[in-house]
Amino acid sequence: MWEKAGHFHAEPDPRRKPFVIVIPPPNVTGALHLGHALNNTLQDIMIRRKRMQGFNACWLPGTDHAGIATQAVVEKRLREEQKLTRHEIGRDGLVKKIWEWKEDYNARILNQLRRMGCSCDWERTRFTLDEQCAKAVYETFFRLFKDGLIYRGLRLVNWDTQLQTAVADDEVYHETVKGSLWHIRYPIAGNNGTREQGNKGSAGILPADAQLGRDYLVVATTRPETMLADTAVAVHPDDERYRHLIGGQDARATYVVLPLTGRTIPIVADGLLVSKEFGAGCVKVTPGHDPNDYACYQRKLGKPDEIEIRNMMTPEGRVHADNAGAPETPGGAGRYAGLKLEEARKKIVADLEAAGLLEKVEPYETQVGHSDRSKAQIQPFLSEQWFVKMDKLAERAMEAVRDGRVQFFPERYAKTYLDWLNEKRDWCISRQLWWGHRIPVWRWPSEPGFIQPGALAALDDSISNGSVSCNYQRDTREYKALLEVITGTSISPAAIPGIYVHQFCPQPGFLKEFEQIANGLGLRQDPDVLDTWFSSALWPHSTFGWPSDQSRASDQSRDRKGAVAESVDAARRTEPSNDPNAESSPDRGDSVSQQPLPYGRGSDQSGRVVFRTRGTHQTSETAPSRDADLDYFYPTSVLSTAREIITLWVARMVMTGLYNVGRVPFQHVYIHAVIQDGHGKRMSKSAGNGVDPLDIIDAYGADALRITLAQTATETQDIRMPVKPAQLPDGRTVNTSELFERGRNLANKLWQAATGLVLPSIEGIRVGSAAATRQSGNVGAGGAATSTGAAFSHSHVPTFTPSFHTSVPPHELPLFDRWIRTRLQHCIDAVNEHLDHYRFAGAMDEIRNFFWGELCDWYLEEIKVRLKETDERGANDIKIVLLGVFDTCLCLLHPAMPFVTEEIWQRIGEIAPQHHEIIWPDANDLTPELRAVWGDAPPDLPPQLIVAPWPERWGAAVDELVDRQVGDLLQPVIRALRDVRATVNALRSQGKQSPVRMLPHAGIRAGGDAARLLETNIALIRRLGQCEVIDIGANVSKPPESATRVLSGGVEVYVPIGGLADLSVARAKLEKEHADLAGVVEKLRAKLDTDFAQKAPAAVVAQERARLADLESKLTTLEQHQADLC
RNA sequence: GGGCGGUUAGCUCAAUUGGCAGAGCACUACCCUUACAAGGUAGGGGUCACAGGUUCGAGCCCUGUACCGCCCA
Repeated sequence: MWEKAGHFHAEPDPRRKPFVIVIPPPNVTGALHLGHALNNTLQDIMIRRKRMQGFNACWLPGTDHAGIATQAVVEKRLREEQKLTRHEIGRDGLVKKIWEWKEDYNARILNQLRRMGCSCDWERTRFTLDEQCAKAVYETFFRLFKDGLIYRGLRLVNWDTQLQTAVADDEVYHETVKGSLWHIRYPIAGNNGTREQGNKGSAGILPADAQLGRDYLVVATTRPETMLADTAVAVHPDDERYRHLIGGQDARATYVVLPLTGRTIPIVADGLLVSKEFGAGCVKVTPGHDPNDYACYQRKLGKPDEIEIRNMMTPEGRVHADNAGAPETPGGAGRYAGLKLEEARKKIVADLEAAGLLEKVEPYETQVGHSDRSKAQIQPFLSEQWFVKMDKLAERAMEAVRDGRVQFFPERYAKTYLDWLNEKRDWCISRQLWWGHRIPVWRWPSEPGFIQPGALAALDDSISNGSVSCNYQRDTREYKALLEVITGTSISPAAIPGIYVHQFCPQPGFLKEFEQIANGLGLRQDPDVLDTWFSSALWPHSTFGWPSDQSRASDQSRDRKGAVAESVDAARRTEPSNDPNAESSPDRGDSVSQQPLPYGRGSDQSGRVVFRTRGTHQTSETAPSRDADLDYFYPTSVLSTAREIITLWVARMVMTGLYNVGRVPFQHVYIHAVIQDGHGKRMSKSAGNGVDPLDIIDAYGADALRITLAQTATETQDIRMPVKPAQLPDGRTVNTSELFERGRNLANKLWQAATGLVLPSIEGIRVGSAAATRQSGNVGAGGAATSTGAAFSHSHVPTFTPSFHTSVPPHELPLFDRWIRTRLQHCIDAVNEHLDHYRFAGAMDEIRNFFWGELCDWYLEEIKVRLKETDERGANDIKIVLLGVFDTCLCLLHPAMPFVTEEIWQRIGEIAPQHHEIIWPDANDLTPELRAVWGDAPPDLPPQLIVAPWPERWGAAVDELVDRQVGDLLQPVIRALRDVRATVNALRSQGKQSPVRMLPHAGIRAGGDAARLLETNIALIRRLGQCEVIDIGANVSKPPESATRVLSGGVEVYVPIGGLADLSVARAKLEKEHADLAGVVEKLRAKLDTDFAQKAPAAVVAQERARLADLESKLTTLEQHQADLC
């Protein structure tokens, strides 16, 4: 209904301010969980509120291809169902299968969002692999590449030997595994002079080894098989035991012989890697297979004690042939080659033991990394990866948060963001996968083949005109290391400068042509794909059309474009615009161009071709330039997400936004809490404690789901939600939580109040129409300037006054009408204050307390009788107030509970077509945003609540005196009577007596204004207090055998209960009250007796004194009553 | 190892600037009173994790301890 009316869709409209959110795209790996439901509920609350406030609200939905996660689930299914590996099915075949999976889950996810009521701009739905996003990815890659910010290098990565890909740190989970600690002896070989003769054994032992008393070092390891790739042994520089082995300033390092391989490796000092206290204080260094050792290797790069790096393992997780054991070692070459690591370990341990080199074995527990996707043990692996240089990008992104262009809510998360960016660790963007954007770089093959005539010239042309960017490997050190790893031999640095590798990266627009050229030259495209975060980093701008033709035209590379391209561009730019807003036409009325109307009715008539990509990746439509979209909707307003991806995603969006567009991607970042189960554990499907939002909708309804989640959204980091299985009406048993009953109860209460009481009560209501408003000149034509004082000059006008609707001005209305309107303004204020600061739970509490605790419990009760007893005009005034207040509640609740509120709103519309005006009695209170949409007065009835104006404080309705009269006097008196009756009935029930419905009689001692107020409202007090006869006055005396309640301000309530219940109850009650009160009074006296009276602010002291005086008089009265009863 | 958060009623959580510790659920009693039993009315329930400190005054600020959780290495 909402969507059909076009309220979800937004088009650029210069007259209105945009409010924009891009959805954090959920993975197409699986369906949405409760965390998604929370996040999307909060986003929808923001979007719906801003839409009602008159903003041009756009919430862009979409999904993420989630490279490794999705490929992993599809591969797993392939294995299980068809017993096929990805290599058997091939790259194209696998990608096709993943697309099928994506279509399925994409639809499922979008459907979930719809069922939750998310008011997304579905026409703009995006997928990170669709054409538009791909264009942005390749454009960004090209720019970074050209600017020298992308490079290829060797890096130790987390390697999943099953999926055969590098996985990100966050895709690794750690488990404690019981293993062993092997202590291995590495024979000392002597100093450098003996290096070449390592096999001479003890001949090289230095005299200093007498200090050790032995000719070997002992290293301890949990992974003995990695010793095959050891390139050093490290000790602590301050360790006296080994200082002599690492040499002084001029002495050269000593070496050890690496058992089983015969290689000699140096002993080096590293204070970071080695702890003097742990084990023997010696650590084997395997830079190619251990992150800490790799760090050691890097620290020593370029230093005199530089060490080697060797790759230990093949991609399949087997021992690399180069490390299989040196030929000169007994046992021979290839002894361990090709063995799986576990098998190699057994064999190596056995061999060491046989050689007498195994000192001891201890049981030991270690943390072992496992792949989140395949559950395989993670191996460190030395491989070539693509990186983005972070230093400058990170610096700019940090600046954006420091200077406030990007703000975090809650604030503390800015620290997470800044701390992480400050490390400026280069970003590894390559993944050895098939599902994703393939890296757009081509390289020469190792052995060049046939080259097509002319291809080389074409390549040169494209390079010189900027269509292709190229570079070569500059870092000879890295390249040397690479060659050494590949060839297994040592390479002289002198041999490097002559070698370089060209890498070619074409502009996205030139991709097709370049493939031709590349084929002609035998160039090979890099097989890897980009990290998913690379494309999601572009999400806020790629989804709004970046890069458009125009944004690229402004790039310097355009200078080289040919004449044809140039003229095409020019033609495109001067094309007559279809945008109706381009022409500024002051006459709204007769314009044929159909401007978008305030309620969005015209939004899809703007003549734009809608760029649809949902549901298919083979989009062949050509999109028109969407520059207008980017200009208008970017930067977006708020990003709402979970804290765990502040670093992975938020930081990267800021970096790429600044780099590509020059502006930050969003102004505010809201970080929501993580939902855990009742034990503080993360929810997950495999743990069986997950809750499916659709199940909650089935059990409690979408509104209940939403408002319950909103009510939990406080500023804490975690929300605990006790999970328990429950049976749905359809018989399924699913996980739910009792917390959702709270939301369901509220939805139910709202529905009952609306259909049972409010709707019947407002039958026959008469409301001044919008037309009357304009004609009257009070507000419409005259505008703000004339309406201020004139507003009250209408009370004699026979028809309803346009600006206030009731027959008398607000301050002349009956007590409870003024009271509920006053309370309402407090509520509106509080709700807006909370929502402006992203305190969703606080806002929901305020609405609930007002609606339930004040509107339902008091006002609705109060008007039940008054409505019947007043004359027609008075009754209509009540209806106006009632409907206005209730309407405002619907507005305030709508963002959180859209379905039930809209349904009720529609029903109200049938009874009172102009009802929406009632919540805007005074156009002076319109916000600038609403004024921009509405003009100076509400126009015709909005057909739907979703676009009704959002409530703001109406100052003229506030009456603080009435607030006190009701809150401090009427309500306490009624509560006192109810309390007595409840006490009496409790006692009668024990004595098997029937309950008393109405108290027969009560007296209220009060004087002056209080007495007058009570007297005026005596009927109400009798009805709500359930009491037949009430005497009020300063001289009312206490009847014998009375229950007594002493209120503030000297007011006392007496209820004779002699014939109703045992007096001892009244006595006990009094005693308890007296004891409590005496305690408080005592504390307060003591407090005022201390320095408090001198040092605390005067206002506070005065307040406390007044309180004490009141309590003391209460106490005296109570004591009197006690005496009376005895 | 570094950082962040939490510890308040049986449970889930609030408490604006330091100034009378609250809500929902659960519990107890009474009530199917003409919107609502998914409800109404009333009620019970707290050493604000612990130990110090600052202050006239601390759930809140400072220091330390314990436990729980998360993030990053």
